[in-house]
Amino acid sequence: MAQEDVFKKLVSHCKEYGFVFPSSEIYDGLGAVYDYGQMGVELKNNIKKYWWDSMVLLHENVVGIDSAIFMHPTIWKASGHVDAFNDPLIDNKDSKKRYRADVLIEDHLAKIDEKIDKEVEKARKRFGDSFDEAQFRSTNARVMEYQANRNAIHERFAKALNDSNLEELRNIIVDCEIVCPISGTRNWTEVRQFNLMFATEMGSTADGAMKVYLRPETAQGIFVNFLNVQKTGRMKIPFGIAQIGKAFRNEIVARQFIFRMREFEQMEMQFFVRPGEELEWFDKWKQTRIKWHKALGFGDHKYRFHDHDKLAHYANAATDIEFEMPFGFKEVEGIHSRTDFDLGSHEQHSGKKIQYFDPELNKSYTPYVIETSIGVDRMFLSVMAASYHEEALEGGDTRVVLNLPPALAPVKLAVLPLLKKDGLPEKAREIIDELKFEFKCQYDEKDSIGKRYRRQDAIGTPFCVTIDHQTLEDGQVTIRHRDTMQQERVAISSLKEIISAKVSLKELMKGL
RNA sequence: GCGGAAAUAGCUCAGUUGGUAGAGCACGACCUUGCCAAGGUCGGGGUCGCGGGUUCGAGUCCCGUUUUCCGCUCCA
Repeated sequence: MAQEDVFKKLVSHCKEYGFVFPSSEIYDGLGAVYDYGQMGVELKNNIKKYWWDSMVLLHENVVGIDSAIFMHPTIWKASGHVDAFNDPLIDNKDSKKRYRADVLIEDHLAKIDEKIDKEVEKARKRFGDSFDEAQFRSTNARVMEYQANRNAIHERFAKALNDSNLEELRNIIVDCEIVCPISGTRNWTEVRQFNLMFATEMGSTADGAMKVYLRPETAQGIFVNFLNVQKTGRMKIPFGIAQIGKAFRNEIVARQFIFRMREFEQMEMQFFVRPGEELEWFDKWKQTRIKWHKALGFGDHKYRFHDHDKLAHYANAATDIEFEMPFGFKEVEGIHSRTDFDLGSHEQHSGKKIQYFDPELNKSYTPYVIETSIGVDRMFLSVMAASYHEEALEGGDTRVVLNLPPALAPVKLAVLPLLKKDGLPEKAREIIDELKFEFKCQYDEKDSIGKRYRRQDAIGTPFCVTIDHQTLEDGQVTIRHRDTMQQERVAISSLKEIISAKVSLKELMKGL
């Protein structure tokens, strides 16, 4: 089956069995927003718990917080989002391609630099060892003309960016005769600003209102609480702060189901270390995180690292953990060495000293940060994609089964009376009443037993037990395993132990 | 945001040159049923994505719009 078909089926399956619904569906939906259904929320909560416990339970130097979605607007200035998330975009009307206006101009400047370098190289060959590059650059007529031109453009460009003057950006593109690399024409639209942050107003009266943003990432909530947590928790470097929460980005194009949504959830852990030790910790967390993914048992070949060549403004090392989705390897988690950019920038913008006194070194410094940041929704999608199977059975039948890691399965146990009479339903209820404090259980008496098994397979329930007449006599039930479809006869009194052993998070985490 | 395609019951779809909206599965009730999806009977459910227009009459033709999919574009 083609990969796209698998993806389509997965999306249908998510809707049909109550994992993910399009938002506001009865009003025709809302673009790139989705709701999690009765099964989806359980799976998602289990994923979050797996992450949270691996961070906060397994590491005594990692603690959690839950910061507000609204934050002081200056935070986004300090983080660089106000600048970086406001891309000026321009379209070429002939090729229908869209470009970042500032990137077009930067490329043009780079081309001028290349021309100058060429002239310099030519001269270097001509003059040999006696060549004085600095002198050549300041005297050669052609080079000087290029350089003057470049400086003029650069000055206009810097000013236009600083003033957010979109018209001037377009003028520069026109004046420099920049052409579209595809169509080769200069038929440009206006430059338009796309703000990727959602804004709203805080304060109920219009004139007293302050413009605030819905956070585009959860990380800043950790940075601005660095001192609070470090001091009240008496944390010693190295230590980490973990957080799970919603973030919002006004994506220009949001597609591919829950892979790229406008409202999404992140699980982030910022780990604070001594300057100079960050790359060591970066490697350590890379290994820790990939292990966490691989522990799910979907197969190691489905994961790979993708190191960034081009680093963001705050990073000195960055890698993605990519997962093989039905539409190719895609980023699920990012691990970044963010240096002291964030804490330093907040110190600067807030005017508060944000440093750590290291008793061993007997000095203060701004800690460096290693960030691990994972998209809950992407993780959810990867788990669904890896678990979804259409299995051919003996006899020509097929079954759709979600081979979810038992610890993540929304429902752990289905209790099924073989017949809905003779006291079998009552016995089933009795078992559920006993076990419902331990696991999410489901009762089903409708349709044939085979059909009920398939329904549980479709939502990934690892265990089904059936109650028959003999159960009433000997206190034993048939337990059926999802993956192998094998059945065995066990005592009701042993169910709790058998199932716990497989569905507890400890099973997943003990190798971490 | 651009180009192309699609939208009919919870799901998959049919619906003829325009003439009162259908099937299978699913769902509910009752019966039947001793372990891997298909038994019987009865029943509930759709103003055909939405808004206009043409027409005596529109699921069907035309225009607009929304959403989804595919490609482009963008992406910390």
